[in-house]
Amino acid sequence: MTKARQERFRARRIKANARERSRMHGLNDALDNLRRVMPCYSKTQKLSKIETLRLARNYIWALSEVLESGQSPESHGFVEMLCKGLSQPTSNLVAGCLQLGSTPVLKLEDKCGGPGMGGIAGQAGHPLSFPSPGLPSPPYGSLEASHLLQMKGFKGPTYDNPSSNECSSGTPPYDGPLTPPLSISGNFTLKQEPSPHESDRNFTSHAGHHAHYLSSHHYSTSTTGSLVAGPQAHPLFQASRYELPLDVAFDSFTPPHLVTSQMGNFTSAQST
DNA sequence: TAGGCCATCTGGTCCT
DNA sequence: AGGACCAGATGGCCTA
Repeated sequence: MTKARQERFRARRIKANARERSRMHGLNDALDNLRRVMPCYSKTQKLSKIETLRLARNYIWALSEVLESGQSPESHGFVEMLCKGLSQPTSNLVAGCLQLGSTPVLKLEDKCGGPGMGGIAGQAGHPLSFPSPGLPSPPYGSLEASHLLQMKGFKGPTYDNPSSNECSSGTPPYDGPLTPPLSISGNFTLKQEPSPHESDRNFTSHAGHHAHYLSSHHYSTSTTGSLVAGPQAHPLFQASRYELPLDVAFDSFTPPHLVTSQMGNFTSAQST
């Protein structure tokens, strides 16, 4: 290999590395956006990637159950679905968040870890909390009121999910319904504003970069079009249309939540 | 100190 | 040829 060829190869490798970094940043940005719409988003306690994906899966599953079977989002079945397969710290986070702003009506049985494992029911006065001496004290995070509390008016029959008898601390094979009944196709544009601290992207090896990660990225969105229920959508969503607000600041972004006054009649609600 | 999590680099593969 | 995607390797940071 001649020296010139070596240099070409090196230059190509450097370019490829830069592209790969950029690609991973995009992936991480998408994960951050996902974190923000999770029911326990916290700037101080960031969910790991794997836990974010697990919680997202559970969240979709739980919400689909709310729509399908009328399960109350305040029921313990809902919380159990949310924490299924999550680690104990993440389960604590979810439980702590759900506790905020809502009447502690839940009396969970010891399904997501019993005494000694951080069971929900184990902590007096905190029906949703997992006692865990190893965890930092609350507040674990904040529950965006729009995430779940919008559904407070929707009281379906209490639902006991027969398949949610466990909430293991490991990574069990997922045996719940995998596909939520909702399929929405949309037309969006997302604009990412360059951070004034763009150099913060190079936070590798910077102590505490996790804490600065979210605050150093600023987003804004401009949405066009509307959400339209796709052909594979749940029957309840067929022929539904959700108009999206324009220029929603991503820092205060919450998804267009579906609010129901009665089954089959959905409108969108945007909260900031 | 071990383990978890992460960002980055790297080479391989596939596609245009 | 070059870009996108992927997975393995590596090293840093943090926490129990």
